[in-house]
Amino acid sequence: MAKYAHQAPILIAIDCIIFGFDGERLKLLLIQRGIEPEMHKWSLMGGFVNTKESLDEAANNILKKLTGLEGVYMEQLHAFGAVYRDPGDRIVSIAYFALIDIHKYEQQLSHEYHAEWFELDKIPSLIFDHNDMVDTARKKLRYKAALHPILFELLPEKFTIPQLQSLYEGIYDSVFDKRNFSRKLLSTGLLIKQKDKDKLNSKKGAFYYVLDKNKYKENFHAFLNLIPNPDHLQLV
Amino acid sequence: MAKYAHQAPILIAIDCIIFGFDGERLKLLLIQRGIEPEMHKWSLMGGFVNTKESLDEAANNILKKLTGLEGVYMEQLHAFGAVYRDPGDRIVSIAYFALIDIHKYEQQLSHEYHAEWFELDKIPSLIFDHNDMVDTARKKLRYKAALHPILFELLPEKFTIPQLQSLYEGIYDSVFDKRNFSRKLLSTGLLIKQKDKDKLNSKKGAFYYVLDKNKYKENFHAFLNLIPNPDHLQLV
DNA sequence: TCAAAAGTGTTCGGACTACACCCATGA
DNA sequence: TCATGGGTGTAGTCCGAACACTTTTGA
Repeated sequence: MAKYAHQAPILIAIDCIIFGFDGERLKLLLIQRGIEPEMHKWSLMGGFVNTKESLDEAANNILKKLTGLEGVYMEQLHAFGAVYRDPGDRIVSIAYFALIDIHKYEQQLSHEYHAEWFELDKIPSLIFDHNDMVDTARKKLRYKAALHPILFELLPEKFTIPQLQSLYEGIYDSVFDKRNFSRKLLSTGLLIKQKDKDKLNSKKGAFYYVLDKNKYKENFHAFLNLIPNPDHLQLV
Repeated sequence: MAKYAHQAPILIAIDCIIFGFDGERLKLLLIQRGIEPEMHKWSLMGGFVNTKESLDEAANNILKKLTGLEGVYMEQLHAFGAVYRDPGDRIVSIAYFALIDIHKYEQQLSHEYHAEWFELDKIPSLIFDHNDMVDTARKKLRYKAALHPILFELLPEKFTIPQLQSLYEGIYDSVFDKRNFSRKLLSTGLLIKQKDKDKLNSKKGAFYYVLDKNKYKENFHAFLNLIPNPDHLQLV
Protein backbone atom coordinates (compact mmCIF):
# COMPACT_ATOMS: atom_id res chain seq x y z
CA MET A 1 0.00 0.00 0.00
CA ALA A 2 3.03 2.16 -0.47
CA LYS A 3 2.46 4.31 -3.49
CA TYR A 4 -1.10 5.49 -3.21
CA ALA A 5 -1.28 5.43 0.56
CA HIS A 6 -3.23 8.67 0.78
CA GLN A 7 -6.29 7.12 -0.86
CA ALA A 8 -9.18 6.27 1.42
CA PRO A 9 -9.96 2.59 1.13
CA ILE A 10 -13.35 1.42 -0.02
CA LEU A 11 -14.40 -2.17 0.47
CA ILE A 12 -15.18 -4.36 -2.48
CA ALA A 13 -17.86 -7.00 -2.37
CA ILE A 14 -19.35 -9.42 -4.87
CA ASP A 15 -23.02 -10.23 -5.15
CA CYS A 16 -24.38 -13.07 -7.26
CA ILE A 17 -27.70 -13.14 -9.04
CA ILE A 18 -28.29 -16.85 -9.50
CA PHE A 19 -30.93 -17.97 -11.98
CA GLY A 20 -32.25 -21.49 -12.21
CA PHE A 21 -34.98 -23.19 -14.20
CA ASP A 22 -36.99 -26.02 -12.69
CA GLY A 23 -38.58 -27.14 -15.95
CA GLU A 24 -41.51 -24.81 -15.53
CA ARG A 25 -40.42 -21.48 -14.19
CA LEU A 26 -37.37 -19.31 -13.98
CA LYS A 27 -36.26 -18.83 -10.40
CA LEU A 28 -33.78 -16.91 -8.33
CA LEU A 29 -31.72 -18.23 -5.45
CA LEU A 30 -31.75 -15.99 -2.39
CA ILE A 31 -30.37 -16.40 1.10
CA GLN A 32 -31.35 -15.19 4.48
CA ARG A 33 -28.53 -13.16 5.90
CA GLY A 34 -26.81 -14.67 8.89
CA ILE A 35 -24.84 -11.57 9.86
CA GLU A 36 -25.57 -8.04 10.88
CA PRO A 37 -26.51 -5.61 9.54
CA GLU A 38 -29.90 -6.66 8.26
CA MET A 39 -29.71 -10.09 9.90
CA HIS A 40 -32.44 -12.49 8.73
CA LYS A 41 -33.45 -10.32 5.80
CA TRP A 42 -33.40 -11.80 2.31
CA SER A 43 -30.41 -11.00 0.20
CA LEU A 44 -28.32 -12.08 -2.73
CA MET A 45 -25.45 -14.40 -1.98
CA GLY A 46 -22.34 -12.31 -1.65
CA GLY A 47 -19.03 -11.81 0.03
CA PHE A 48 -15.92 -9.73 0.08
CA VAL A 49 -13.12 -9.91 -2.39
CA ASN A 50 -10.04 -11.41 -0.87
CA THR A 51 -6.79 -9.56 -1.49
CA LYS A 52 -5.37 -12.62 -3.20
CA GLU A 53 -8.16 -13.38 -5.66
CA SER A 54 -9.37 -11.69 -8.80
CA LEU A 55 -12.95 -10.51 -9.10
CA ASP A 56 -13.89 -13.47 -11.27
CA GLU A 57 -12.29 -15.89 -8.85
CA ALA A 58 -14.07 -14.29 -5.95
CA ALA A 59 -17.39 -14.57 -7.75
CA ASN A 60 -16.81 -18.21 -8.58
CA ASN A 61 -15.82 -18.98 -5.03
CA ILE A 62 -18.95 -17.36 -3.69
CA LEU A 63 -21.13 -19.27 -6.11
CA LYS A 64 -19.43 -22.50 -5.19
CA LYS A 65 -19.86 -21.92 -1.50
CA LEU A 66 -23.60 -21.64 -1.92
CA THR A 67 -24.32 -24.11 -4.69
CA GLY A 68 -21.39 -26.50 -4.77
CA LEU A 69 -21.14 -25.82 -8.50
CA GLU A 70 -18.07 -25.01 -10.53
CA GLY A 71 -17.63 -24.16 -14.17
CA VAL A 72 -21.11 -22.76 -14.60
CA TYR A 73 -22.01 -19.85 -16.79
CA MET A 74 -21.23 -16.65 -14.99
CA GLU A 75 -20.82 -13.16 -16.24
CA GLN A 76 -19.97 -9.86 -14.68
CA LEU A 77 -23.06 -7.70 -14.64
CA HIS A 78 -22.28 -4.28 -13.27
CA ALA A 79 -20.44 -2.51 -10.51
CA PHE A 80 -22.83 -0.87 -8.07
CA GLY A 81 -21.25 2.05 -6.31
CA ALA A 82 -23.74 4.53 -4.91
CA VAL A 83 -22.24 6.16 -1.84
CA TYR A 84 -24.87 5.04 0.63
CA ARG A 85 -25.94 1.78 -0.95
CA ASP A 86 -24.81 0.07 2.24
CA PRO A 87 -25.88 2.29 5.10
CA GLY A 88 -22.93 1.15 7.17
CA ASP A 89 -19.66 1.32 5.32
CA ARG A 90 -18.69 2.47 1.88
CA ILE A 91 -18.80 -0.70 -0.15
CA VAL A 92 -18.71 -1.07 -3.89
CA SER A 93 -20.29 -4.28 -5.05
CA ILE A 94 -19.51 -6.01 -8.31
CA ALA A 95 -22.58 -8.00 -9.29
CA TYR A 96 -22.31 -11.22 -11.27
CA PHE A 97 -25.10 -13.27 -12.69
CA ALA A 98 -25.03 -17.02 -13.03
CA LEU A 99 -27.21 -19.45 -14.94
CA ILE A 100 -27.34 -22.89 -13.42
CA ASP A 101 -29.06 -26.16 -13.95
CA ILE A 102 -31.24 -26.19 -10.90
CA HIS A 103 -30.99 -29.95 -10.58
CA LYS A 104 -27.24 -29.97 -10.16
CA TYR A 105 -27.38 -27.64 -7.27
CA GLU A 106 -26.58 -29.21 -3.95
CA GLN A 107 -29.54 -29.04 -1.70
CA GLN A 108 -27.73 -29.41 1.58
CA LEU A 109 -25.82 -26.18 1.12
CA SER A 110 -29.02 -24.26 0.95
CA HIS A 111 -29.77 -25.14 4.55
CA GLU A 112 -26.50 -23.79 5.75
CA TYR A 113 -27.26 -20.41 4.18
CA HIS A 114 -31.03 -20.53 4.58
CA ALA A 115 -31.31 -20.34 0.84
CA GLU A 116 -34.51 -20.59 -1.14
CA TRP A 117 -35.58 -20.43 -4.75
CA PHE A 118 -38.04 -17.66 -5.54
CA GLU A 119 -40.16 -17.20 -8.61
CA LEU A 120 -39.30 -13.96 -10.30
CA ASP A 121 -42.60 -12.30 -9.60
CA LYS A 122 -42.46 -13.28 -5.95
CA ILE A 123 -39.15 -11.83 -4.96
CA PRO A 124 -39.27 -10.29 -1.50
CA SER A 125 -37.80 -6.96 -0.57
CA LEU A 126 -34.06 -7.43 -0.38
CA ILE A 127 -31.35 -5.62 1.54
CA PHE A 128 -29.50 -2.60 0.23
CA ASP A 129 -29.77 -2.21 -3.55
CA HIS A 130 -30.14 -5.92 -4.23
CA ASN A 131 -33.55 -5.50 -5.84
CA ASP A 132 -31.93 -3.11 -8.32
CA MET A 133 -29.28 -5.69 -9.02
CA VAL A 134 -31.92 -8.31 -9.71
CA ASP A 135 -33.77 -5.97 -12.06
CA THR A 136 -30.59 -5.16 -13.92
CA ALA A 137 -29.81 -8.85 -14.25
CA ARG A 138 -33.28 -9.68 -15.53
CA LYS A 139 -33.02 -7.01 -18.18
CA LYS A 140 -29.62 -8.17 -19.23
CA LEU A 141 -30.83 -11.74 -19.46
CA ARG A 142 -33.80 -10.73 -21.61
CA TYR A 143 -31.59 -8.68 -23.83
CA LYS A 144 -28.92 -11.27 -24.26
CA ALA A 145 -31.25 -14.22 -24.64
CA ALA A 146 -33.01 -12.48 -27.51
CA LEU A 147 -29.78 -12.53 -29.49
CA HIS A 148 -27.72 -15.44 -28.24
CA PRO A 149 -28.51 -19.02 -27.30
CA ILE A 150 -27.64 -18.39 -23.68
CA LEU A 151 -30.63 -20.05 -22.04
CA PHE A 152 -29.32 -23.53 -22.68
CA GLU A 153 -27.12 -22.91 -19.66
CA LEU A 154 -30.22 -23.24 -17.53
CA LEU A 155 -31.32 -26.57 -18.92
CA PRO A 156 -30.32 -30.08 -17.98
CA GLU A 157 -28.37 -32.19 -20.45
CA LYS A 158 -31.56 -33.52 -22.01
CA PHE A 159 -34.53 -31.26 -22.53
CA THR A 160 -37.57 -30.99 -24.75
CA ILE A 161 -38.64 -28.23 -27.09
CA PRO A 162 -41.82 -27.51 -25.16
CA GLN A 163 -39.68 -27.05 -22.03
CA LEU A 164 -37.43 -24.68 -23.90
CA GLN A 165 -40.41 -22.76 -25.14
CA SER A 166 -41.89 -22.40 -21.70
CA LEU A 167 -38.56 -21.06 -20.50
CA TYR A 168 -38.54 -18.40 -23.22
CA GLU A 169 -42.15 -17.58 -22.65
CA GLY A 170 -41.53 -17.12 -18.97
CA ILE A 171 -38.61 -14.82 -19.51
CA TYR A 172 -40.43 -12.62 -22.00
CA ASP A 173 -43.81 -12.99 -20.36
CA SER A 174 -45.30 -13.70 -23.77
CA VAL A 175 -46.71 -16.58 -25.72
CA PHE A 176 -44.99 -17.73 -28.90
CA ASP A 177 -46.34 -19.78 -31.77
CA LYS A 178 -44.98 -23.26 -31.25
CA ARG A 179 -44.54 -24.01 -34.94
CA ASN A 180 -42.45 -20.94 -35.51
CA PHE A 181 -40.59 -21.40 -32.27
CA SER A 182 -39.48 -24.93 -32.91
CA ARG A 183 -38.61 -24.21 -36.53
CA LYS A 184 -36.47 -21.30 -35.46
CA LEU A 185 -34.69 -23.22 -32.74
CA LEU A 186 -34.07 -26.26 -34.89
CA SER A 187 -32.77 -24.10 -37.72
CA THR A 188 -29.88 -23.00 -35.50
CA GLY A 189 -28.51 -26.50 -35.92
CA LEU A 190 -27.63 -26.55 -32.24
CA LEU A 191 -30.04 -29.27 -31.21
CA ILE A 192 -29.58 -33.01 -31.61
CA LYS A 193 -32.73 -35.07 -31.43
CA GLN A 194 -32.67 -38.09 -29.12
CA LYS A 195 -34.59 -41.30 -29.49
CA ASP A 196 -36.30 -41.19 -26.13
CA LYS A 197 -39.11 -39.05 -24.91
CA ASP A 198 -40.06 -37.14 -21.83
CA LYS A 199 -43.43 -38.44 -20.75
CA LEU A 200 -43.91 -36.45 -17.60
CA ASN A 201 -45.78 -33.59 -19.14
CA SER A 202 -47.91 -35.30 -21.72
CA LYS A 203 -49.29 -38.63 -22.75
CA LYS A 204 -47.76 -38.56 -26.16
CA GLY A 205 -44.41 -37.54 -24.81
CA ALA A 206 -41.95 -35.00 -26.19
CA PHE A 207 -38.65 -35.94 -27.76
CA TYR A 208 -35.55 -35.09 -25.84
CA TYR A 209 -32.83 -33.02 -27.43
CA VAL A 210 -29.27 -32.40 -26.41
CA LEU A 211 -27.06 -29.47 -27.28
CA ASP A 212 -24.41 -29.84 -29.95
CA LYS A 213 -21.68 -28.44 -27.75
CA ASN A 214 -19.18 -27.75 -30.51
CA LYS A 215 -21.61 -25.77 -32.58
CA TYR A 216 -22.82 -24.09 -29.45
CA LYS A 217 -19.38 -22.78 -28.66
CA GLU A 218 -18.77 -21.70 -32.25
CA ASN A 219 -22.10 -20.01 -32.68
CA PHE A 220 -22.52 -18.50 -29.31
CA HIS A 221 -21.76 -15.02 -30.46
CA ALA A 222 -23.68 -15.15 -33.70
CA PHE A 223 -26.69 -12.94 -33.79
CA LEU A 224 -29.80 -15.01 -33.83
CA ASN A 225 -33.34 -13.84 -33.96
CA LEU A 226 -34.79 -16.04 -31.29
CA ILE A 227 -37.68 -13.87 -30.26
CA PRO A 228 -40.43 -12.55 -32.49
CA ASN A 229 -40.67 -8.76 -32.53
CA PRO A 230 -37.98 -8.04 -29.98
CA ASP A 231 -38.69 -4.36 -30.54
CA HIS A 232 -42.04 -4.69 -28.89
CA LEU A 233 -40.77 -6.30 -25.75
CA GLN A 234 -39.36 -4.28 -22.93
CA LEU A 235 -35.80 -5.42 -23.23
CA VAL A 236 -33.95 -2.57 -21.61
CA MET B 1 -15.30 1.06 8.85
CA ALA B 2 -16.85 -0.45 11.92
CA LYS B 3 -18.71 -3.54 10.87
CA TYR B 4 -16.48 -5.24 8.37
CA ALA B 5 -13.20 -4.03 9.80
CA HIS B 6 -11.44 -7.34 9.30
CA GLN B 7 -11.59 -7.01 5.50
CA ALA B 8 -8.38 -6.01 3.77
CA PRO B 9 -8.96 -2.85 1.79
CA ILE B 10 -8.52 -2.81 -1.95
CA LEU B 11 -8.27 0.47 -3.79
CA ILE B 12 -10.81 1.39 -6.41
CA ALA B 13 -9.88 3.34 -9.48
CA ILE B 14 -11.73 4.50 -12.57
CA ASP B 15 -10.30 4.46 -16.07
CA CYS B 16 -11.95 6.14 -19.04
CA ILE B 17 -11.83 4.98 -22.61
CA ILE B 18 -12.64 8.15 -24.51
CA PHE B 19 -13.64 7.85 -28.15
CA GLY B 20 -13.85 10.78 -30.52
CA PHE B 21 -14.51 11.17 -34.23
CA ASP B 22 -12.76 13.87 -36.22
CA GLY B 23 -14.95 13.56 -39.31
CA GLU B 24 -12.71 10.95 -40.84
CA ARG B 25 -11.49 8.50 -38.28
CA LEU B 26 -12.40 7.18 -34.88
CA LYS B 27 -9.83 8.10 -32.28
CA LEU B 28 -8.94 7.49 -28.69
CA LEU B 29 -7.77 10.04 -26.15
CA LEU B 30 -4.72 8.95 -24.16
CA ILE B 31 -2.54 10.73 -21.66
CA GLN B 32 1.05 10.52 -20.67
CA ARG B 33 1.24 9.63 -17.02
CA GLY B 34 2.63 12.34 -14.80
CA ILE B 35 3.07 10.18 -11.73
CA GLU B 36 4.97 7.10 -10.75
CA PRO B 37 4.76 4.24 -11.33
CA GLU B 38 5.16 4.13 -15.08
CA MET B 39 5.81 7.87 -15.35
CA HIS B 40 5.69 9.16 -18.94
CA LYS B 41 4.13 6.03 -20.33
CA TRP B 42 0.87 6.27 -22.22
CA SER B 43 -2.24 5.44 -20.32
CA LEU B 44 -5.98 5.91 -20.13
CA MET B 45 -7.21 8.86 -18.14
CA GLY B 46 -8.06 7.64 -14.70
CA GLY B 47 -8.19 8.36 -11.03
CA PHE B 48 -9.28 7.04 -7.69
CA VAL B 49 -12.81 6.98 -6.41
CA ASN B 50 -13.33 9.43 -3.64
CA THR B 51 -15.12 8.15 -0.56
CA LYS B 52 -17.86 10.70 -1.06
CA GLU B 53 -18.71 10.07 -4.71
CA SER B 54 -20.45 7.26 -6.53
CA LEU B 55 -18.69 5.38 -9.31
CA ASP B 56 -20.64 7.26 -11.97
CA GLU B 57 -19.84 10.59 -10.38
CA ALA B 58 -16.19 9.69 -10.15
CA ALA B 59 -16.11 8.72 -13.80
CA ASN B 60 -17.80 11.94 -14.85
CA ASN B 61 -15.43 13.99 -12.77
CA ILE B 62 -12.44 12.32 -14.31
CA LEU B 63 -13.77 12.88 -17.79
CA LYS B 64 -14.46 16.49 -17.02
CA LYS B 65 -10.99 17.06 -15.65
CA LEU B 66 -9.45 15.95 -18.90
CA THR B 67 -11.90 17.20 -21.48
CA GLY B 68 -13.87 19.94 -19.81
CA LEU B 69 -17.04 18.17 -20.95
CA GLU B 70 -20.12 17.35 -18.93
CA GLY B 71 -23.27 15.50 -19.83
CA VAL B 72 -21.63 13.39 -22.50
CA TYR B 73 -22.48 9.80 -23.24
CA MET B 74 -20.74 7.56 -20.78
CA GLU B 75 -21.34 4.01 -19.81
CA GLN B 76 -19.81 1.62 -17.36
CA LEU B 77 -17.84 -0.96 -19.28
CA HIS B 78 -16.41 -3.54 -16.93
CA ALA B 79 -14.63 -3.93 -13.63
CA PHE B 80 -11.08 -5.12 -14.09
CA GLY B 81 -9.79 -6.95 -11.08
CA ALA B 82 -6.90 -9.28 -11.79
CA VAL B 83 -4.72 -9.51 -8.72
CA TYR B 84 -1.55 -8.19 -10.26
CA ARG B 85 -3.01 -5.88 -12.88
CA ASP B 86 -1.19 -3.04 -11.14
CA PRO B 87 2.20 -4.39 -10.11
CA GLY B 88 2.28 -2.09 -7.10
CA ASP B 89 -0.88 -2.20 -5.05
CA ARG B 90 -4.05 -4.21 -5.32
CA ILE B 91 -6.33 -1.94 -7.29
CA VAL B 92 -9.61 -2.80 -8.93
CA SER B 93 -10.42 -0.50 -11.79
CA ILE B 94 -13.90 0.20 -13.06
CA ALA B 95 -13.60 1.12 -16.72
CA TYR B 96 -16.03 3.53 -18.36
CA PHE B 97 -16.24 4.42 -21.98
CA ALA B 98 -17.26 7.81 -23.29
CA LEU B 99 -18.27 9.02 -26.72
CA ILE B 100 -17.57 12.66 -27.32
CA ASP B 101 -17.79 15.19 -30.08
CA ILE B 102 -14.12 15.77 -30.64
CA HIS B 103 -14.68 19.39 -31.52
CA LYS B 104 -16.20 20.29 -28.18
CA TYR B 105 -13.24 19.03 -26.29
CA GLU B 106 -11.12 21.72 -24.73
CA GLN B 107 -7.73 21.71 -26.25
CA GLN B 108 -5.90 23.47 -23.45
CA LEU B 109 -6.63 20.70 -20.99
CA SER B 110 -4.81 18.23 -23.14
CA HIS B 111 -1.57 20.07 -22.54
CA GLU B 112 -1.92 19.83 -18.82
CA TYR B 113 -2.22 16.06 -19.05
CA HIS B 114 -0.04 15.55 -22.10
CA ALA B 115 -3.03 14.11 -23.86
CA GLU B 116 -3.18 13.08 -27.49
CA TRP B 117 -5.68 11.56 -29.86
CA PHE B 118 -4.61 8.25 -31.37
CA GLU B 119 -6.06 6.42 -34.31
CA LEU B 120 -7.32 3.03 -33.23
CA ASP B 121 -4.77 1.09 -35.20
CA LYS B 122 -1.94 3.19 -33.86
CA ILE B 123 -2.47 2.80 -30.17
CA PRO B 124 0.81 2.48 -28.31
CA SER B 125 1.52 0.00 -25.60
CA LEU B 126 -0.26 1.23 -22.49
CA ILE B 127 0.37 0.70 -18.81
CA PHE B 128 -1.09 -2.15 -16.80
CA ASP B 129 -4.07 -3.78 -18.51
CA HIS B 130 -5.17 -0.65 -20.32
CA ASN B 131 -4.78 -2.22 -23.74
CA ASP B 132 -7.23 -4.91 -22.64
CA MET B 133 -9.62 -2.24 -21.53
CA VAL B 134 -9.39 -0.54 -24.91
CA ASP B 135 -10.03 -3.82 -26.70
CA THR B 136 -13.02 -4.56 -24.52
CA ALA B 137 -14.39 -1.09 -25.19
CA ARG B 138 -13.92 -1.42 -28.95
CA LYS B 139 -15.80 -4.69 -28.98
CA LYS B 140 -18.58 -3.29 -26.89
CA LEU B 141 -18.85 -0.29 -29.19
CA ARG B 142 -19.03 -2.50 -32.27
CA TYR B 143 -21.63 -4.68 -30.66
CA LYS B 144 -23.79 -1.88 -29.41
CA ALA B 145 -23.53 0.27 -32.52
CA ALA B 146 -24.78 -2.61 -34.64
CA LEU B 147 -28.07 -2.56 -32.75
CA HIS B 148 -28.56 0.94 -31.44
CA PRO B 149 -28.03 4.41 -32.87
CA ILE B 150 -25.28 5.16 -30.42
CA LEU B 151 -22.72 6.61 -32.79
CA PHE B 152 -24.55 9.91 -33.09
CA GLU B 153 -22.96 10.73 -29.78
CA LEU B 154 -19.68 11.10 -31.60
CA LEU B 155 -20.95 13.52 -34.20
CA PRO B 156 -21.29 17.28 -34.12
CA GLU B 157 -24.74 18.85 -34.19
CA LYS B 158 -24.75 18.95 -37.98
CA PHE B 159 -23.32 16.09 -39.97
CA THR B 160 -23.66 14.51 -43.39
CA ILE B 161 -24.59 11.01 -44.36
CA PRO B 162 -21.25 10.30 -46.02
CA GLN B 163 -19.57 11.30 -42.75
CA LEU B 164 -21.82 8.96 -40.84
CA GLN B 165 -21.04 6.19 -43.26
CA SER B 166 -17.32 6.66 -42.96
CA LEU B 167 -17.70 6.47 -39.19
CA TYR B 168 -19.52 3.15 -39.44
CA GLU B 169 -17.10 1.85 -42.00
CA GLY B 170 -14.18 2.73 -39.78
CA ILE B 171 -15.66 1.01 -36.78
CA TYR B 172 -16.46 -2.18 -38.66
CA ASP B 173 -13.47 -2.00 -40.95
CA SER B 174 -15.76 -2.71 -43.88
CA VAL B 175 -17.29 -0.94 -46.83
CA PHE B 176 -21.05 -0.56 -47.07
CA ASP B 177 -23.22 0.14 -50.06
CA LYS B 178 -24.11 3.81 -49.85
CA ARG B 179 -27.60 3.40 -51.26
CA ASN B 180 -28.53 0.80 -48.72
CA PHE B 181 -26.76 2.64 -45.95
CA SER B 182 -28.52 5.93 -46.44
CA ARG B 183 -31.89 4.30 -46.98
CA LYS B 184 -31.49 2.37 -43.76
CA LEU B 185 -30.41 5.35 -41.74
CA LEU B 186 -33.11 7.62 -43.12
CA SER B 187 -35.75 4.97 -42.49
CA THR B 188 -35.08 5.23 -38.76
CA GLY B 189 -36.77 8.63 -38.91
CA LEU B 190 -34.06 10.01 -36.65
CA LEU B 191 -32.53 12.38 -39.16
CA ILE B 192 -33.79 15.80 -40.15
CA LYS B 193 -32.47 17.15 -43.42
CA GLN B 194 -31.09 20.67 -43.39
CA LYS B 195 -31.06 23.15 -46.24
CA ASP B 196 -27.34 23.77 -46.27
CA LYS B 197 -24.51 21.60 -47.42
CA ASP B 198 -21.07 20.64 -46.30
CA LYS B 199 -18.74 21.48 -49.12
CA LEU B 200 -15.45 20.56 -47.53
CA ASN B 201 -15.31 17.03 -48.81
CA SER B 202 -16.74 17.33 -52.26
CA LYS B 203 -17.53 19.78 -54.98
CA LYS B 204 -21.17 18.91 -55.12
CA GLY B 205 -21.52 19.14 -51.37
CA ALA B 206 -23.45 16.87 -49.04
CA PHE B 207 -26.59 17.92 -47.20
CA TYR B 208 -26.33 18.38 -43.50
CA TYR B 209 -28.63 16.51 -41.17
CA VAL B 210 -29.41 16.95 -37.52
CA LEU B 211 -30.68 14.41 -35.07
CA ASP B 212 -34.32 14.43 -34.04
CA LYS B 213 -33.54 14.36 -30.36
CA ASN B 214 -36.98 13.35 -29.16
CA LYS B 215 -37.19 10.39 -31.44
CA TYR B 216 -33.61 9.56 -30.60
CA LYS B 217 -34.40 9.27 -26.92
CA GLU B 218 -37.54 7.26 -27.56
CA ASN B 219 -35.95 4.89 -30.03
CA PHE B 220 -32.60 4.47 -28.46
CA HIS B 221 -33.32 1.01 -27.17
CA ALA B 222 -35.16 -0.27 -30.22
CA PHE B 223 -33.32 -2.94 -32.08
CA LEU B 224 -32.18 -1.61 -35.41
CA ASN B 225 -30.33 -3.43 -38.07
CA LEU B 226 -27.75 -0.85 -38.90
CA ILE B 227 -25.06 -3.11 -40.19
CA PRO B 228 -25.34 -5.57 -43.05
CA ASN B 229 -24.51 -9.15 -42.06
CA PRO B 230 -23.54 -8.49 -38.48
CA ASP B 231 -23.01 -12.22 -38.11
CA HIS B 232 -20.01 -12.06 -40.35
CA LEU B 233 -18.28 -9.33 -38.44
CA GLN B 234 -16.23 -10.07 -35.38
CA LEU B 235 -18.47 -8.37 -32.88
CA VAL B 236 -17.51 -10.11 -29.69
C1' DT C 1 -14.49 19.40 -69.74
C1' DC C 2 -13.28 16.43 -66.52
C1' DA C 3 -12.69 14.39 -62.09
C1' DA C 4 -14.75 13.38 -57.68
C1' DA C 5 -18.17 12.69 -54.59
C1' DA C 6 -23.43 12.89 -53.77
C1' DG C 7 -27.69 11.17 -54.56
C1' DT C 8 -31.25 8.00 -55.94
C1' DG C 9 -34.82 3.10 -57.60
C1' DT C 10 -35.65 -1.54 -58.69
C1' DT C 11 -35.44 -6.38 -58.52
C1' DC C 12 -34.71 -10.67 -56.15
C1' DG C 13 -34.47 -13.93 -52.59
C1' DG C 14 -34.79 -15.23 -47.93
C1' DA C 15 -36.79 -14.82 -43.50
C1' DC C 16 -40.49 -14.13 -40.51
C1' DT C 17 -45.41 -14.46 -39.35
C1' DA C 18 -49.85 -16.12 -39.22
C1' DC C 19 -52.54 -19.85 -39.24
C1' DA C 20 -55.08 -25.37 -38.47
C1' DC C 21 -54.99 -29.99 -38.47
C1' DC C 22 -53.43 -34.75 -37.32
C1' DC C 23 -50.89 -37.84 -34.01
C1' DA C 24 -49.89 -40.59 -29.95
C1' DT C 25 -51.10 -41.97 -25.64
C1' DG C 26 -52.89 -42.68 -20.80
C1' DA C 27 -56.86 -42.48 -18.34
C1' DT D 1 -63.19 -42.80 -26.71
C1' DC D 2 -61.73 -38.78 -25.38
C1' DA D 3 -58.87 -35.27 -23.53
C1' DT D 4 -54.24 -33.53 -23.54
C1' DG D 5 -50.22 -31.92 -25.27
C1' DG D 6 -46.78 -32.91 -29.31
C1' DG D 7 -45.66 -32.33 -33.83
C1' DT D 8 -45.75 -30.51 -38.56
C1' DG D 9 -46.56 -27.37 -43.74
C1' DT D 10 -47.86 -23.36 -46.47
C1' DA D 11 -48.88 -18.93 -48.31
C1' DG D 12 -48.18 -14.10 -48.03
C1' DT D 13 -45.56 -10.26 -46.68
C1' DC D 14 -41.75 -7.60 -45.60
C1' DC D 15 -37.03 -6.59 -45.26
C1' DG D 16 -32.39 -6.56 -46.67
C1' DA D 17 -28.94 -7.11 -50.32
C1' DA D 18 -27.17 -6.40 -54.73
C1' DC D 19 -26.49 -3.49 -58.30
C1' DA D 20 -25.39 1.48 -62.06
C1' DC D 21 -26.35 5.69 -63.62
C1' DT D 22 -27.16 10.78 -63.23
C1' DT D 23 -26.14 15.19 -60.90
C1' DT D 24 -23.41 18.91 -59.23
C1' DT D 25 -19.63 21.79 -59.22
C1' DG D 26 -14.74 23.29 -58.44
C1' DA D 27 -10.51 23.04 -60.64
